[in-house]
Amino acid sequence: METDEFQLQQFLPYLLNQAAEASSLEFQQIYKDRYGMLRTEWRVLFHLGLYGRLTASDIGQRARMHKTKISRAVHRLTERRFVDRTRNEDDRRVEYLSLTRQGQAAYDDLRAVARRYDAALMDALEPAEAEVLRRALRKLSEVGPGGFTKAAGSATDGA
Amino acid sequence: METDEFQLQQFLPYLLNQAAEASSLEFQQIYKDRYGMLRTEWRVLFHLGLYGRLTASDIGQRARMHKTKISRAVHRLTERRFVDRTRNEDDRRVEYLSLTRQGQAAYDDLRAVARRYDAALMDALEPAEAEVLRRALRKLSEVGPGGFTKAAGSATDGA
DNA sequence: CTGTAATAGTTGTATTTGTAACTAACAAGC
DNA sequence: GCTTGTTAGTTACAAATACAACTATTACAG
Repeated sequence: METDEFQLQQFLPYLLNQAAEASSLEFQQIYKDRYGMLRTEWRVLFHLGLYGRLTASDIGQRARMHKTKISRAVHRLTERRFVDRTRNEDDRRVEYLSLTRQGQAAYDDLRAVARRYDAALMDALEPAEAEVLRRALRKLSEVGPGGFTKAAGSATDGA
Repeated sequence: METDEFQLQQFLPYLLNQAAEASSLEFQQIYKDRYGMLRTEWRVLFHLGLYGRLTASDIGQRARMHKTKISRAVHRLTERRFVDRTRNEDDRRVEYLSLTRQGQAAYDDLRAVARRYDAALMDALEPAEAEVLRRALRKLSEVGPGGFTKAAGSATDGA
């Protein structure tokens, strides 16, 4: 009984990070090369492409991104004419974001790439496996502000 | 018949990143608070704790980290007396890294935390689901320099 | 022995990110 | 009308990261 065994390759946060990094690398290369986008920008673009007109806060909630990340991503996307901002005249704090024609074109292109890319990744997996994987990942994404720290005992014992 | 549906919540790289981020957050907080470590430093510490004496290149290969990241992580870990370096006198380019007593204590502590943390994450999943998840993640981690774009180039250093 | 290439690891610098403090607009309470 | 508080979004500055160029050492071809 290997009770005291610990394997890094079994540790979920590590595994997840490795898999995320490996499986994002080539896609990242594509949106970077074609449109000079960063990860945050790609995410904002996709949210606007998928859900239409949104405010920065909307995107923040949906994508779990900090507002400063979004602010900067939107700034760059606006500069490069992928995104339009319109102030809400009823509440002038709020700005609505939407894709320009150019932004829509980039989104359409990258969405197609993403679909193929996803399919290619799936080729490494059994269909059933992929299904379980997605469900599990969705569950884990929600663990977020979870209750581990409360359950963790001794803070500074020198074990 | 192209169902033109694309769901961000189905896109593996996105899902993986979300899950990785969410599931790493609290653990990150712990090694940061207790030992002032960064992610790279935690990884180096664990590699040394698990596999004993290694060179920086060894760690780079195993953890798929760039050598500059390792160099800086090792520098900080040495400064804080978690790691010892010994030059190989047969090949003076090489330095062997190993944990100090203090480093070993930190590793022991964090390994125990990691074990509990992993268990807590697993509570969100069915046992069978967890098994499939790990297998799938390991497969995806190896997709790495994969064949989606034929002109992959040398993204990381390696053999 | 040279001179050239390869390997281990480090350092410099430009980007990117994280955190906190900030401005602007609205919303109440009094 | 003025505080006080809240929300939307931006900016400033400190960290962290990526990428390229660098030093030091070994390998090896002639």
